[in-house]
Amino acid sequence: MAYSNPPDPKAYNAQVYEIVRQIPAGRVMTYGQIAAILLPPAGVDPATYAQLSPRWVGTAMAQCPDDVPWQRVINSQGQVSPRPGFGPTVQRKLLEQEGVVFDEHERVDLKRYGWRPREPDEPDAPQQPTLF
DNA sequence: GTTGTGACATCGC
DNA sequence: CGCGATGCCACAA
Repeated sequence: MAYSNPPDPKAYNAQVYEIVRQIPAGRVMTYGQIAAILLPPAGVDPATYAQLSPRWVGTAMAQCPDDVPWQRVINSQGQVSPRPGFGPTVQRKLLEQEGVVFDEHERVDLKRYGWRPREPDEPDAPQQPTLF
């Protein structure tokens, strides 16, 4: 396979962590969503960024800082990605503890729990997922 | 210096 | 709906 890295992985990671920190408990965000929110670094082709940014986010999350709720970041399929050494069950458990419900396929309803940061255009009444 | 390996998303069949 | 291929590079052993 092949991975790529942003010009400034550190800065990019910092932005990713910032976004992840803004995710409230009981909500989940996808890598692609985060990647889409973050602006592509200068000198990077938008098309290339579109394809590679998700991996950059994944790589950034792989660093797993202690102050970042990595558990609330899942893939676009609404499923938790298996982390080496921890097992997917742990993440599911953590999310369930926050009120996130998994279906039979171990997937999360992004329509309900998928959260996006308050955009300037949108009022701060994102969604009211019926917890419980 | 070479080899292998990395929390993803999207399109096509 | 599931599986496979493609996008691209840096770091560690």
